[in-house]
Amino acid sequence: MAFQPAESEATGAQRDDQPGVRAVIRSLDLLVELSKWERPARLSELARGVDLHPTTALRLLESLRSRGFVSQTVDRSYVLGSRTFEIGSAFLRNVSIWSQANQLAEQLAESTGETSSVGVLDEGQILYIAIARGQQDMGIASAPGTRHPLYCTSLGKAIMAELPAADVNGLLAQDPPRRLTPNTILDLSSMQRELNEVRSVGYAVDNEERTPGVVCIGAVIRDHRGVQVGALSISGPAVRMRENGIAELGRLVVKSAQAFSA
Amino acid sequence: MAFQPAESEATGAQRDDQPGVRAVIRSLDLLVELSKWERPARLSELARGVDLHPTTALRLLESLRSRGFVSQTVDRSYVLGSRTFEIGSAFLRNVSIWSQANQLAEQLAESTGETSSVGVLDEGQILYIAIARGQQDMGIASAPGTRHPLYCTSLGKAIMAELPAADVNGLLAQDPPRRLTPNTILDLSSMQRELNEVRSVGYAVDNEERTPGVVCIGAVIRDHRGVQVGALSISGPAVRMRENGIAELGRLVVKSAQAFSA
DNA sequence: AATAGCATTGCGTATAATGGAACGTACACG
DNA sequence: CGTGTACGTTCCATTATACGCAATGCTATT
Repeated sequence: MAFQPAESEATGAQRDDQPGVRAVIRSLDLLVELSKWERPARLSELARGVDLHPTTALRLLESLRSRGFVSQTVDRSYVLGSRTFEIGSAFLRNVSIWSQANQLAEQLAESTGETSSVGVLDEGQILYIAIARGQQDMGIASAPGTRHPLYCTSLGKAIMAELPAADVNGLLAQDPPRRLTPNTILDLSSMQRELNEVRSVGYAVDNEERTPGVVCIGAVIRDHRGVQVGALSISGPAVRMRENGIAELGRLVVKSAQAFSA
Repeated sequence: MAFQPAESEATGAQRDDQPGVRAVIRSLDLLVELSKWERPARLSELARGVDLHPTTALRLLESLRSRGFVSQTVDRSYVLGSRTFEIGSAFLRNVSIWSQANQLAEQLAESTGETSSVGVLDEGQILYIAIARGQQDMGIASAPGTRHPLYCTSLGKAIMAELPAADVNGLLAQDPPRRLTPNTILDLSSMQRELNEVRSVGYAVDNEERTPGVVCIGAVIRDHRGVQVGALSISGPAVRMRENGIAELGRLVVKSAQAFSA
């Protein structure tokens, strides 16, 4: 059995013209893979997940472990290490609205009884940085640190309404809309019309466009200079939100958002 | 043995035979280094910080950037990328008490008016996972994601009081006490006496042992089975804390901590 | 007892990460 | 206005180094 040319994955050329150092990228992929697991993951599971030889995965994970980015349970399964939290928290400190984001969400959650979220525009998506559960929690709120597309969230639409049409097109092209519910807005002209509506009323509505039965209302928040720095929303069951009056709630959200600027 | 006992230290040839893949470890060091910067860091600054050739640092940072762990400002300075927050948040989800930690801290902050913190034992230190500022904020509260030693925090002492003496010794040896204030507890026997006191009253007091003028009161929190899962504390200026009565406040902290178990 | 799957170690090889040198640029200073 | 410095970046030769195979010991499963 002489050495054969590399297996090449049956499909032939794998695009390894990616920028950077292979070992580093692989280790980061392992970290991302691990972050998706709800339970501790075994070496072989992770290795399979990112398509690496167990030996390679082992050494990369050892490297991650030596710096606290992963740690091992007694049965040698892997979990995220606390260093990830430490550094993730450092990221938050760079986000201008971080220190007030939680307070803001909590106030709105209290005054409306619905779950309230604060998010920022990040790499063409909404990144949630604060969530406050309302009295009547549905348990379907996104957690901080998760992302959602712009086109199907009230936060995303509120932010896009602030931007020039060209930028909006660019953002949507970057993350092309997919039909998530019957109400999802898919085409560009519909979105532009929707954004006109947002601009005229001052808040954005996600009318069951991402999750059936869930309605969200969002508005942008600005710093003291009036520069947009993120967005604020409430989320609740469609029926209850409509009972309480979308316009009514919208005014509440806008009021909270405006109070923030001070 | 015929050979000299002096092993490997004579020439110091082994500088960093650390386990793992060098490029990965270097990139993680870069990430940690970057997380320490309050402002965007330049390539050369980071390279110097971790003692790397700029060329090498550049490629490692490119790798980190390709996966969203760092990003660049318009002037090409580096900042942490949002992926770090995403993964750091995933870590929190594995912490059993995370979902209730914020609520818990807020309730205690509201009922006492002082800043309240929740932390867990992690790698021989206290890792703060939730902070709620009280009415009368001093602005010196640690942020979530930061660490502090066990021996000089009320959280640490409350947790150590739960552990066998041998474990305590091990933990303290792992992170040997340093004099941070005149009150810092340095020697083991004093600490054991202190922990006895903690056990008898049910809460721990940091009596200006970490920061002059700051007093903290902490107690462990348990899950429904009675297993220790973290600790809860309040922090405030020494004078005010003493005015309000340490014992009084201690009872409040313990009450909140116990209410948590339900 | 036998098998299967797993984590881990050692090792030779070829890859791939490394750092020197050089280039372009921006800015500071004389 | 020219000179000098510090920086980011590209290119390239070199060899250090990360890789994957094969073999080992382990645990769980049949």
